[in-house]
Amino acid sequence: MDPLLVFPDPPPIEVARTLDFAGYPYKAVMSADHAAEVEPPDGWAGALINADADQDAAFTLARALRSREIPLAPIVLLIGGSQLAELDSRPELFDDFCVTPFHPRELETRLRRLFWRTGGGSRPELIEQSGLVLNTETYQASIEGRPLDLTYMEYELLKYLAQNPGRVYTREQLLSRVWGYEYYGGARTVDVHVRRLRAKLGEEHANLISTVRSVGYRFGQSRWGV
Amino acid sequence: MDPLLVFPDPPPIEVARTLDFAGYPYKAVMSADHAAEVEPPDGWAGALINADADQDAAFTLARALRSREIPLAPIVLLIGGSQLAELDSRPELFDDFCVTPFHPRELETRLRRLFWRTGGGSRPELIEQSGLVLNTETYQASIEGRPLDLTYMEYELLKYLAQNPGRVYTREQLLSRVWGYEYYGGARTVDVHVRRLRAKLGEEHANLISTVRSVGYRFGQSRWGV
DNA sequence: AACGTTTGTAAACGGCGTGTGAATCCCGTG
DNA sequence: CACGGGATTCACACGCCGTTTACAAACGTT
Repeated sequence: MDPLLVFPDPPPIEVARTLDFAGYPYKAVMSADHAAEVEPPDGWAGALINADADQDAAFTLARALRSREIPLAPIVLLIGGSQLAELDSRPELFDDFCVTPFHPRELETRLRRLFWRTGGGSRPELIEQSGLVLNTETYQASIEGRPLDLTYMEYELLKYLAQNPGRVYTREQLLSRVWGYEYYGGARTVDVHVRRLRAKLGEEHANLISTVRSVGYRFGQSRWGV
Repeated sequence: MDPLLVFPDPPPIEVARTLDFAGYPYKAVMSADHAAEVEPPDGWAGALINADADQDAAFTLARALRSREIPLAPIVLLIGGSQLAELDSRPELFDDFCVTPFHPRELETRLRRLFWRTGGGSRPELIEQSGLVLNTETYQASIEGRPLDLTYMEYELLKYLAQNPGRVYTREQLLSRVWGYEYYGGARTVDVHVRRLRAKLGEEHANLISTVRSVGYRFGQSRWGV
C-alpha cells in the first residue's frame, strides 16, 4: 500500500501510534513543498492533516493537495473542538475529520471507511437500484442476478436514468446528455431505445422505466408507488 | 426543510437539544414500521440513528431505509466507542458516524457537511402549500401524503395556481400562461380542468381551488378567510 | 467484400388526454 | 320571486402522444 501523507513532522505521538498499530505506512512532512519532495513514485494513498497546532499551515497544505491536477483523496483533518466552526467555510478541502483528542479506533475506522468508499482503486463502481446493478467499470449490467446483454447506447441511457431514480427527464434532456450533442428531429429515437431496454429488462421489470406522458421518462416507480 | 428521522423515540436529550439548537426539524420514531407510518409526504431529509442503546434495532432501521427504492441519504450513526468495530462490517448502511458522548458542534458540523455534499443541487424542488406537495423534478403530486395521479395539464395548472396562493387569475391569464399561447374562444376549458382537479383532490380538499365569481380562480382561501 | 450487430428514422396503430358544446345548477340582483 | 349571467357538470369526438413494427444506414468483424 502507498504511504499516507502525515502533517506535521513529527506527528503527534497518538497519531503515529494509531497508524503504526493499524498498519498504515506513512511519511510525515513539514510543509507542502516538503511533501512534494518526498512524494513516493506512486503518489500518496491519502493525507492525515493535524490542524490542531498550526491551523493555517494545515489548510494551506490541504489546498495544495486538492488543487493538484489529480486532486488527492482522501484527506482527513484532525481538529480541536473549538475549531469546528472553521470547517464550514472550507468543506471541499477534506473528506472527513476527527475531533481531538480522538479515540484511536475512531480514527482507524474513519480511515478504513474512506478507503472503502474511494474503493482503494480496485473496487468496481456500482450503481444499484431496485435489483438493477450496473458496473460502470466493466460495462456489465444485471437485473436480480440475471445478466443483461446491453448495447452501448442502451447501457448509457439506462445508467443515466438510474443515476437519479424518480427524476423525470425530457427526451431533449436525454438526447443532449446521453447522446451528448445537439439533436434535432429524432425525438422518437429515445422512445425506441426505451422500448428496447424494456424488452431486455423482461416483462417483469419493464416498468422500471416509467413514462410520464407529455414530459418524458423516469427510472423507478414514484416514491408513493403510483 | 423536510424533517430528519431520529431513532429512538424519545431520543437522547443531547441529540434533541443539538437538533433544536441547530434548527433541524425532526421526528423521532421507535421502529422501521413506525418510521413508515409517520413519514412526511416528501420523505425524510435524512436520518440520525442512535446505535448506542439498541444496536441491532439501529442497524435494522438503517438497512430498511437504505433498501428503499430511492435509498434514503444521508444516514448518520451515533455509536459508542466500544462499538466501533461493528461499523466495518456494514459500511454501506450509513454515510457518517459520531462517537458518543459527542460534542454538539461536531454533530452539527457533520450534518451540515453531509447536506452540503449530497445536497445543494440534488435536493428536490418542491412546492408546498396547505398539505399539497408538488415535486417538479419527478412530476409527482400528493395531498396530505396521498398521491395524486394528475395528467400533464392538470399538473401544470395546479402548479401555476399553487405558486401564488391567494392570488386570483382570470381564465384568460391562465390560458395564456399555463397553456402558453394566445387563446381565443374556449374559456370553458379552464372550468373543466378545475373541475377535474377538484375531483382528484377529493371532496375534502376540493375547496383548495376556490372560485371568484366573475373573475376567475384562486388557490387557497382568500387571506380574509371568507 | 460479405456478414451480423448496433443505431437511427419512418410510418401505422391505439389509447387516452384534452377541448368543446350543451344542459343544468347556483348565486346575485332587480 | 323571477330573471339572467356565470359556474358546474356531463358526454363525446378529435387529435396528440407513446408504442410498436419495419426498414435503412452505419459500424465493426471475419
